[in-house]
Amino acid sequence: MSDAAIQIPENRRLDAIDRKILTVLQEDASLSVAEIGDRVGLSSTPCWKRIQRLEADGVILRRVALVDQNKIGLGISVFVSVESADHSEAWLRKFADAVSAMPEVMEFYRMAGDVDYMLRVVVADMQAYDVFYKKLISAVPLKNVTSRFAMEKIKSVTALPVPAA
Amino acid sequence: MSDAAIQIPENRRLDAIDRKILTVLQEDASLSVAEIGDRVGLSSTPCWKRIQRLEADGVILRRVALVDQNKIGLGISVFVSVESADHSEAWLRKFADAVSAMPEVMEFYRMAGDVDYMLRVVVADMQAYDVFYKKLISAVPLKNVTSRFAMEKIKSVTALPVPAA
DNA sequence: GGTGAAAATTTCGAAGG
DNA sequence: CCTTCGAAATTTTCACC
Repeated sequence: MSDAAIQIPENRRLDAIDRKILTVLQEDASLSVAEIGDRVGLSSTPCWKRIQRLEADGVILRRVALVDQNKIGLGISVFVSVESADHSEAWLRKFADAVSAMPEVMEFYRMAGDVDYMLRVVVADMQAYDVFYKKLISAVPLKNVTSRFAMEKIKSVTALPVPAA
Repeated sequence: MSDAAIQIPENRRLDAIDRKILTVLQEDASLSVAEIGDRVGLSSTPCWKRIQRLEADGVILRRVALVDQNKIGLGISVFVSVESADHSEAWLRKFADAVSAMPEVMEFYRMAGDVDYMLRVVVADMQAYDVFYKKLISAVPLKNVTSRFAMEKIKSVTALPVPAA
């Protein structure tokens, strides 16, 4: 069992080609391996192997389709700031589980500073937001909840800026 | 030229199968068309045609790979609230262009209420955040900028909850 | 709209430098 | 770690219901 302790390093060193592959795939994951290879200066087999490795190592988490929010009737984005009344471990777990299970919640972070949690929520309309809000405040006791509504989405990307080194 | 005015409706009506396809593809876009067809109760040709149509209509915007932020050394997420000093059209355009061009900015919304803009920013470390912050405040005049730092990412998804109808 | 099968591409892996 | 080559799988098109 001693070998079980040997772990893949949390941050595998990525070379310049891996970083290029990540940049390309974050923009367009529908390209063929050969096409990606061309763009990063590799033939298809080594390019394919690198992609497999990036997936196996969890650098690439998944491949997904991005959908236009407005075209499916989800017109409202809301940033919600939450201050908690209770800072116990049990409270946090209950809150985290309840909020994570809500499909309207796209992002959910525990914060430093004056605000304890930040959420980005997407809903169809104000009525749907009201339903969400009531669900949120009835899940666990909260001290303060502030909802800020987006008027215009100016930029929204999923592609992280891959650092040069 | 009269036909040029005929437009595809902004919100094409999506039936239950289209919605299922979107739900599946938002979770895993690496599935084969045949596999997606199985899950939504279609053989591969009609399933393929529907996917093509959803792409042509812009319901599906693109297919991308999602990358683990921490595995590429981007450890810090920051929510930035901005109040503007100037509400002219020219100021807005300059601000929108400058901020949109910054690769650290993942999301950027114009808001209703006390905060004028909300940004979600991703950087490697505090030094990188400082670089970003200076870039931001030097781009255009701002009245107030508040940075809130995330301690823990509890949930982050790209899959929108496709409404039942 | 849907079916089923053929044609065109792409993925994946073996053999080797 | 890369290259070439080929089998297997998948995507895409086509004729027909």
